Amino acid sequence: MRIGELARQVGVSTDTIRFYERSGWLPRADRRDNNYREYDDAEVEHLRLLIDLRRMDLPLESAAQMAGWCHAGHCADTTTALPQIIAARRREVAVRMAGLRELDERLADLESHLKAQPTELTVLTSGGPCCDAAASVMGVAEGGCACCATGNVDG
Amino acid sequence: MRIGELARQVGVSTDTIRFYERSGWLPRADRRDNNYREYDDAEVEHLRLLIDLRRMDLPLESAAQMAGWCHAGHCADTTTALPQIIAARRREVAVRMAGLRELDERLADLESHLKAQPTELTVLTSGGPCCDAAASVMGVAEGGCACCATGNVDG
DNA sequence: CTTGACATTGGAGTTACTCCAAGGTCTAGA
DNA sequence: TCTAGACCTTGGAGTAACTCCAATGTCAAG
Repeated sequence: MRIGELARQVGVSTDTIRFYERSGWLPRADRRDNNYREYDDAEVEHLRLLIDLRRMDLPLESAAQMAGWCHAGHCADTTTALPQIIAARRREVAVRMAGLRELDERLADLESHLKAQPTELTVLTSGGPCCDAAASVMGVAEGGCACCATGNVDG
Repeated sequence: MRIGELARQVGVSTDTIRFYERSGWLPRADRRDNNYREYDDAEVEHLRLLIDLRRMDLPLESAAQMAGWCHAGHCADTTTALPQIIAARRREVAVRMAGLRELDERLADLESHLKAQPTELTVLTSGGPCCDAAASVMGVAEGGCACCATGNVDG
């Protein structure tokens, strides 16, 4: 199987696979006569494991090492370490969720504040009123500003 | 106020502030005779707004432009654009939360599967059993493996 | 006079890709 | 036979948003 097919099977780009090989996270693939990379089923599984571990948000370095060991057939017993790793990962996920929840609360606050007192931004900062031209930056509706033309910083 | 004090006040590193200036996201600061940067209250507020917007996860480029406009005193009317920006941001936050929830579910699945059938990893992948030495990679407890010494890839 | 905290600069490193140019290979169709 | 198009190769640069570093300068206190 060539690199494109492998990429399709595991759901990553060929660039990513080449990057992994180049960086040493995957061993150098066998080559055909024409220098094209050639992969077999074991290598598909190796990459698939690596990608699965990445999807669990392990750092690439750790994921690659674990996948490499599994690929090499070392160690049948996962009972001691992996549960700890997973638990640690879940704790991190919980922290990040809490962070996002807090962000959403701040955004909701600001939203309702703007609804109540449209010209003040004190919830956000003590810096004062802000510019509609921001719309153009954010790719939202243009030209809705009451005090300046979009893109005109002197408005 | 010097850069260290400013950094403390708004809760970022001096490196970050210098990086912002160097990249043009903040204007070049005034200098004392000894070439130290000198900041006044308006500049504190400018940076604070920029950081607040960053904390809402706006891209640095957008945050810097908005903060710059506010700093320059343009536009008293935020009613049209900002609510849309906020709404869009909240939608993104919701998507990311959903992603994290899904990840957590996968981790929980794997966790319970490992509890039930410690030597199989089919929930994670079809690649087969995995290695305890992962513990050393992840910085978790070392030496807990039943089949190989930690750090010994031939185990 | 020394120590220590603070400041300056330019430049490199980080993570995990992603994109690009310039070229080689192979298959199918006119 | 020629050509179009899909695929592959390489090395290198670019991305976001910092973070760290070395080498050096400044300044107040003891």
